[in-house]
Amino acid sequence: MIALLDCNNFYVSCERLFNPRLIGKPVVVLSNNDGCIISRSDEAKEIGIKMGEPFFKIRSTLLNNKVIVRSSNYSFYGDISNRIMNILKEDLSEVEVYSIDEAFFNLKKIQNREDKCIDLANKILKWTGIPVSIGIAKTKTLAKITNRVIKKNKRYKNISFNYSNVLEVNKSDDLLYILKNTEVEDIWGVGKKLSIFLKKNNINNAHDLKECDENFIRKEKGVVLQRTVLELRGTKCNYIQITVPIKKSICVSRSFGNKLISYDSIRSALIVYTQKAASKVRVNNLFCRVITVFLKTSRYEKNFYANSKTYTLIEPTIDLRVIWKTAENLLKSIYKNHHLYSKVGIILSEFHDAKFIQQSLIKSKCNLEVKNNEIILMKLIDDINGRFGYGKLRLSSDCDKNFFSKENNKKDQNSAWQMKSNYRSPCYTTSWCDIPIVKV
DNA sequence: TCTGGGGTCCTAGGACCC
DNA sequence: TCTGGGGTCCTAGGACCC
Repeated sequence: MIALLDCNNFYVSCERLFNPRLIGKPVVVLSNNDGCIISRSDEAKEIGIKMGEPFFKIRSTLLNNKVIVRSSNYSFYGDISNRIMNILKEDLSEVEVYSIDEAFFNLKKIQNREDKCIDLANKILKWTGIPVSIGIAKTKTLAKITNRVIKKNKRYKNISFNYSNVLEVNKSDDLLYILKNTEVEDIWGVGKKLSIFLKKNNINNAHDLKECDENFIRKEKGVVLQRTVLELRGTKCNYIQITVPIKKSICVSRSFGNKLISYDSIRSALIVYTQKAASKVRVNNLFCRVITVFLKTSRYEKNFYANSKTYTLIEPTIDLRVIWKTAENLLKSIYKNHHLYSKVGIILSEFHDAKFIQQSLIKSKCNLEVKNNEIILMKLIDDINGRFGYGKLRLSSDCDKNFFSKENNKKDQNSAWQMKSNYRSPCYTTSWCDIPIVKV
C-alpha cells in the first residue's frame, strides 16, 4: 500500500505558526509579485475565494470579508517543509518528497497502516504545528484521490485527532464512494484539455474512467492517460522514487514589479537571475552546456511579444563569466524596442557530471588547467557569499556602476524591476534578524 | 494599473543511418 | 515505367504537475 501525505492549506498553515492571530480567520497567500491567490484557509474557501484568482480582481471582496493577505515567503515554507520531510524519513525507509507540501511513502510490512499514519500525522502536528492529511491506497493515483476526498468531503473530514485526516481505502464501498465523488478534472494527471475530451465521451468521474475502454484511451490520448486508468483499477504504474533524480534543467525567472521598456533595466534583472541559476548548478556539482534566455510582455498586452533563444557551448561550464556573456548576447538578439516587458528568465540545461566532461579539441590552452581555475574561482565566490551573505560578491555590470558611488542606494537601483511583495511576513526560521523575540 | 515560478514526460515529424 | 525495410536521434509543441 502507498500513502500520500499532503499538508493542509500549507502556506496558510505556515503563516499561522508564528502568528496565532491568523487562526480561525480567513487568510490567503499570494504568488510572487502579489499576483494570484495560491493558498487559502478553510474560512477563505468558504467565502468562495478561488484558487489562482488574480489578486487585483478580488481586492474588494477580500476587504469586505476582512480576509488577511500575505505575500509568499518561500524560504520560510521550504524550511518548514524540510522539517516535515525529515520526520517522515526518520520513521520510514521509502519516502518520495513529491512537492513542497506532499510526500508519497511505502507502507509495506506495516500491519496497522492507519494507526501508523495517525501517529505520524499527530507527531508532525505536535513537532511542527502543521496539520496534514494522509490517504492510503494501492496506487499513487488512488492515494491522491483518497487524500483529496477526505480533505473535502464531510463524510470523512476530521475523522481523527485535531484537523488531521487519515484514511485507508480497503473496503470496496469506500472505494466506490471515493471514485464516484471525484470529477475527472480532479484526477491526478487529468488537466483542462483531457477533462474536456473525457466529458465529451461521457466519462465524468473517476469511476467512469476506471470502467472505460483502456484501448480507446490509449489510441486517442496516449500512454499517460492509459496508465491513469490502470492505476484507478489498482495496477501500479507509477512507483515511489526514493533517490532524487538529477535535474534536467534549472530555470530562474521573475515577473517585474513594474513593466520595463529599457534594455538596460532588463539586463540588470537578467544578471541577477543568471547568478542565481549558475549557483544552483554549482550546488548540484554539475556543469551546464546549453543556455536559453526568454523575454516576454504580459499575455494580456495588446502587442504581445515573446521570444527565446538557445545557445549550446562547445564545452560544458560552471564559469559564471562564460554563462553571463552568452546570456547577454542571447538577450540582445531577442530584445526589441517599444515593448512593455513583464518578464525575463534564463534556463540552463544539458548537465554534465564534473568528473566526465568532454573537452574541446580546438582550444589552444591546456583545458584541464583552465577548467581547474574555473572551479577554484567559482568555489571562492560561493565560499565568500556563504560567509558574508548571498550576493556580496557578484558580477559587475555597467548599470551597476552607481553601486560603488557615494549615493549608492540599492533600493533605487532595483526598484524598477524588483517584484512586489507588499504583505510579506518575516523569515522566522531562516534569517537571523527575523527570529521572533520572546519576552518573559 | 494589476494575472507566479519551476519543473517533467510524451508524441509526431523530420533528418539521417545502413 | 518500376524505387525497401528497419532503425535512431533530435526538436518543437502540448499536456500535465505543484
